[in-house]
Amino acid sequence: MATGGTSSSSGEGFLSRMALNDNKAGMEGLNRDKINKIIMESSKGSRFYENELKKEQQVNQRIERMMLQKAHITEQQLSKAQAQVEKMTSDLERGRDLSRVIVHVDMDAFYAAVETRDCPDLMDKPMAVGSMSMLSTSNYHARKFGVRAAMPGFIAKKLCPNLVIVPTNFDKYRAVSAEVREVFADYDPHFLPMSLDEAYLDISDHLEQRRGWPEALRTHRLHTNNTGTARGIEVEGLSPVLFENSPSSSPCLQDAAGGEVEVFGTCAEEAVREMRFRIEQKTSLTASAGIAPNMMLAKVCSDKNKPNGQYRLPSNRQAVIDFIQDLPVRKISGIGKVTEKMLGALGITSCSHLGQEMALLALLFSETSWHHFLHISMGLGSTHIERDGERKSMSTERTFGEMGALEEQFSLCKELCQDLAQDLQKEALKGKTVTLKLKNVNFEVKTRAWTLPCAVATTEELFAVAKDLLKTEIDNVSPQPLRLRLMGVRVSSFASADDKKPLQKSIVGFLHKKQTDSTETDISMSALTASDKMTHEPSAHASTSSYCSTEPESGTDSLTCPVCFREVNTTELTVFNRHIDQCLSGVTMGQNNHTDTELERGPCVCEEEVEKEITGGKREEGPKEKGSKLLSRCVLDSVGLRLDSTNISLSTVGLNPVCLNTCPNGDVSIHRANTLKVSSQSDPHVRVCLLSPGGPRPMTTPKPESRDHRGPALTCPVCQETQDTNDLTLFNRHVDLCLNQEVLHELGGLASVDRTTHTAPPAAHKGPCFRYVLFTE
DNA sequence: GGGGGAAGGACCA
DNA sequence: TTCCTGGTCCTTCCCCC
Repeated sequence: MATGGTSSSSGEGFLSRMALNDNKAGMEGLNRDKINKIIMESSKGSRFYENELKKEQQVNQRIERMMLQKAHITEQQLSKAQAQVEKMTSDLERGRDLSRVIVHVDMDAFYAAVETRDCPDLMDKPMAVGSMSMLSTSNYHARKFGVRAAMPGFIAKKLCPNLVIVPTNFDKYRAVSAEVREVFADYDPHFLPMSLDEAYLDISDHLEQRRGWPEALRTHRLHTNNTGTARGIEVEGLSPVLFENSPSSSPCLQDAAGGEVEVFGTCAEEAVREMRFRIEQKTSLTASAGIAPNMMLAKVCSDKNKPNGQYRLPSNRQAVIDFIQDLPVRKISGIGKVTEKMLGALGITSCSHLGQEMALLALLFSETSWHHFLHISMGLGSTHIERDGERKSMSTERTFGEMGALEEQFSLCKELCQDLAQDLQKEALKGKTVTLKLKNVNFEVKTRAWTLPCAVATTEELFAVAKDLLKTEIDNVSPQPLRLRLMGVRVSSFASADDKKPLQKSIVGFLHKKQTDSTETDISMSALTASDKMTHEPSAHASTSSYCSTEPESGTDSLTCPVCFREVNTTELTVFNRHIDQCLSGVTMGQNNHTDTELERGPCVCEEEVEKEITGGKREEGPKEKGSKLLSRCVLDSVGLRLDSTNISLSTVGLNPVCLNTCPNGDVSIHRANTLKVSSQSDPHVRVCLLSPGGPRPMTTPKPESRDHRGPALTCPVCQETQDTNDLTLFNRHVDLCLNQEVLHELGGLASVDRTTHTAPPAAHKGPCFRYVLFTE
């Protein structure tokens, strides 16, 4: 442990953060120096070690900054902080609740115990569950050698050459855990499981009832094998861990049938002993428990007499204060190696020190942190066990050997999205934020997140975002390969099911001619994926490109141009985009009379002039980089919008954000209430085109002859009905109205207008309504 | 300049 | 040859008021 400042830096010859953590039952009195020497010798020089070294240095720098800050604290500041701490202390003291009886139950060496139960040969051997890469837990024999959970198997083997490593079998542990939970539920139906082997219970109500119970309800039959050890009713076999203070080892009585029975009392200790007895009878596994007035203390107490023991902290203030006094801070749940080291640098190792230095801590740590420390120093913790706390995120990740091939990376990314989509489906969840987690071969972890305007859940939706994030990371290190050892996908910002629905159809959704059900507002990711596929067609990475185009849109052999509304006989994006480029240039310049031959030639010659007109000759450069690439060039319709790096403020031009389509490929989103965020995850050259402004700047009316090749009648892409006009201005107003109706409909049916009758500008249509299309070059 | 949201990262169990 | 997952908190950046 650090004795102050950076004294524990690498100069000592080993990393303190890599040293054995013997803060675990069964690991007292070990030869730490010898064990640490073996750990360091096994680790030194590895990439993992180098990364740990880096992290250690970062923590040391934090400590240095903290000590510097401490040196500048004045007496005046300290006394002010002291007054604040005292006031808060007295407030907290007034609210101290000692009325609840909280129990923390922890199964002893759970996975190892299950494996030993099912294979009694392991009983007397040092064993651990996991692999040569990583161990999940170890039995008490192995702990004597310094072998513990979260230690790589190959290092454990060096500490204990006779160690038996058993692979994990989570299905089995889940089944046993379910049996244990059945017992928990009898004492607190609202118990809070923390993991497969750990739970908090509030047994206050149970104790209330229990007081009136007849002895028969507190009597349980004891099943023993021929060794006299407690044996499970459902499970045949030996108890894997034999301890003298087993809950079943107290004197037994005989029932009428001659079987041994045990009668338990009515107090909290007896109820918990009964619970542990029943768990052992049912599973042949032992549990330890802590009984205290709150969760924080119960957790500490459950560790007190581990394994197969229990400890009760009386529910009175003095007992709590006495208990806390000499307790090392590291014993508190929530204080890990970094916090321990930081507090150690300030000379704080026990909870009583914590209380003494609260004023200093209030000045050096964040409010949340010092409030937490104050609670600990007073022995306060949560007295309410909230079981149904809302889940905030869901993720899946995988570690593997070095992976550098793009194809493999995208394939794995999709697999992860599939797994996650399945998990999301099980809990009927949808989230707006998709996060990609990457760990490279040097153990550096990066997360890249993207928040969408609507919640997503399917494989395609997740992959559409995740693969863009991945591609950005690949591009960032290009031409070097991205050498990964872990990839994960997470979804957060969960929303109600309604959020899944987008505000409005994406214009891309209208591109494909006569898709199955045109009445469904199914923009979001189906459109997104389609667009995404298209925009990535000319990818720099052949493998990416081929991967992304493996799912062609079924039954589509032509696309409808959103500008001239003609069918373009191609599904090739480059050709189709070129066509739209031409159309847009034509519309903006007030002409739309290009020929098909021109369409084949590439970007319109007028493009640069248009750009100059709009941007005043200035090219937008991407000045900053934070998770996404910025636009190096943007062409906007000259309706008064100005590109402000990545954000277009809508309020400044009087736009109504709900009238905007969400971005077809995730590059454009409604960033805030009135800001349109434009950022390219996939290509720095992005063109934003705002079509059909129905507001202050009327769209240039095309010359009559230019309408000819749109045909005599126009079909609305929203309501799919043919309009009795070929006047583009009128037609656009109709479409605008339809889009608005779609929005209103999505917002809760605030208005109902017969779509077919409104070809004239509606009176209720206040302010402009824009649609946009976004294409990458 | 402060409030607040987004994103990234550290930390913890 | 050093896990997996889910959560909280902190910091930084940036927009908006």
